[in-house]
Amino acid sequence: MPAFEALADPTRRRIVEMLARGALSAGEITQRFAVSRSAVSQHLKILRDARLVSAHAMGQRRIYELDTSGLVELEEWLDRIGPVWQKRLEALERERHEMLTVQPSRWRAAHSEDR
Amino acid sequence: MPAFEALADPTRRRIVEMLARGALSAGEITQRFAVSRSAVSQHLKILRDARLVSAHAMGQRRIYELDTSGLVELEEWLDRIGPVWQKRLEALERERHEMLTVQPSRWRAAHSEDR
DNA sequence: AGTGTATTTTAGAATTGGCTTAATTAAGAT
DNA sequence: ATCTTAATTAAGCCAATTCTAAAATACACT
Repeated sequence: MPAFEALADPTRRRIVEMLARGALSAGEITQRFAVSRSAVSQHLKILRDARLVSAHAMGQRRIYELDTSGLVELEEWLDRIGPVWQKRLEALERERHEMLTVQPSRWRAAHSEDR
Repeated sequence: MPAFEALADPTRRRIVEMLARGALSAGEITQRFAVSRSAVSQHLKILRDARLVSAHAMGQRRIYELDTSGLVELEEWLDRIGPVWQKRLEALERERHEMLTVQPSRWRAAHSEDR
């Protein structure tokens, strides 16, 4: 599951966000960051391996664009977890049921912030 | 964006997948892994901080369940990138247009696998 | 109070991750 | 051919992660 590993880094997330607005060359990407070319290049390699971006040569520069395969992998994982809105409803309903059946004092004790 | 960092680890992803099927105590989660209790406990803390799971005490054990807040954050990020299926269409259409306008030999040269 | 069980926290070692500089590859331009 | 520009790869450094073992905390029971 390389997409999650790739997107764990904030710089790489920003690169993906940038490319979502349109293709850019490696140099153009670098300009928008405070880090060196090689750092960006290394990030791009990780994103390429995760199929989140793809590159093709145009003369001496490499044009990067979004590759949706990695994003699809992400969406599929989320789908496997299940519909989020449904789980939110379930949680609320569970809580409502507890509030109605358990004594308020006990309920607050069981749900007081953990740690 | 702590949800991405949290899900970068495969063990933590598996924990979230497990909890998507139903709540479990910390001990039950540990049993399903090869690592020590404390390792799992540390993972759970990271997942808690990312609001991907929540815990409440039940007697001497802590019951963990999915917390959708973290997942919502993830979905929102994906939405900001834009509809994936639409981008897939765009990419295909771009390619089709190039295939029709550029000479085949040049097209293959520009799109041959990089590196 | 003291004991057992469940879990977390702390401390330390081994691994991984991200950055920089320097060297390398590739494609024009002169 | 040589030089410049664009980008990647290699090597080394420091910071962050992840694990284990040990100590600490929390609850239940007698």
